[in-house]
Amino acid sequence: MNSQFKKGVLELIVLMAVNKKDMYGYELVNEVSKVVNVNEGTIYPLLKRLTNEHCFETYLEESNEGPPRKYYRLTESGRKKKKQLSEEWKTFHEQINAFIKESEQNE
Amino acid sequence: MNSQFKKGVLELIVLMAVNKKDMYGYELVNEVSKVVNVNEGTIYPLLKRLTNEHCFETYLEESNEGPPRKYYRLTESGRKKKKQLSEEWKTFHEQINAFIKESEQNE
DNA sequence: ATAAGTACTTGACATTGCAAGGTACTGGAT
DNA sequence: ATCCAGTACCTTGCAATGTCAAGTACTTAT
Repeated sequence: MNSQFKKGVLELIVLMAVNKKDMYGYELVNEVSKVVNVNEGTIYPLLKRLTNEHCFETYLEESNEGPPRKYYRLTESGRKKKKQLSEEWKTFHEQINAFIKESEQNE
Repeated sequence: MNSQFKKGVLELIVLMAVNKKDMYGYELVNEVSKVVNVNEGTIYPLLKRLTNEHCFETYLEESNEGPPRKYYRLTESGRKKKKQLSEEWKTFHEQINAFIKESEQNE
């Protein structure tokens, strides 16, 4: 899969996933991987960045299957960002598709 | 506009544009900018890269409005790349949209 | 004890878009 | 004649962000 497509979209995917319910990093890696293949080295820095931008609040919870889990919860600011990105994505992908369709007509 | 969305897609857009008809760099900047805002510093290196990958052949033609234009023509290899990228984009954006749709259900 | 699964973190690296600058040709305004 | 705007090309340095690889540490089963 073209790894470049992911850039920028991953942020939206992660915001969307945490919007459904609070999640911890490792869980997100698995959840997001169902859609686009990612690894930890991508997700953890992304979570850190979004937390610094106040899109997430975090809290720890013990686990009986390993070390404690750091959960991420969407803030109001995060919800705004999610909405904004989601709209940007919508217009973006529609424009791309229109261009592709147009280009494919003469084939 | 989120510049990260562009990553990887620009390559497809450019291949699509040249597929319609042979084009020169400056023309491509204007053509592609109708869809996603780009500037020369993005397009020229991209054209060079794709030419090195044998996706394009080039030829010069004089212009009476300025310096000679370097035209890009899609090769067989370029057509393959275009097709491949186009299919990747299709499955990619459909997966993303499905994920977004699913995430938006509980709102 | 050892290994495997869970969970988080970080540093070096590659890709790729952008801003800014440089070269050079043409035609019209000063 | 000179200058500027538009056309056309190219390159350098930078910023953003994904990947790979390694490291830490806890839990459970062998």
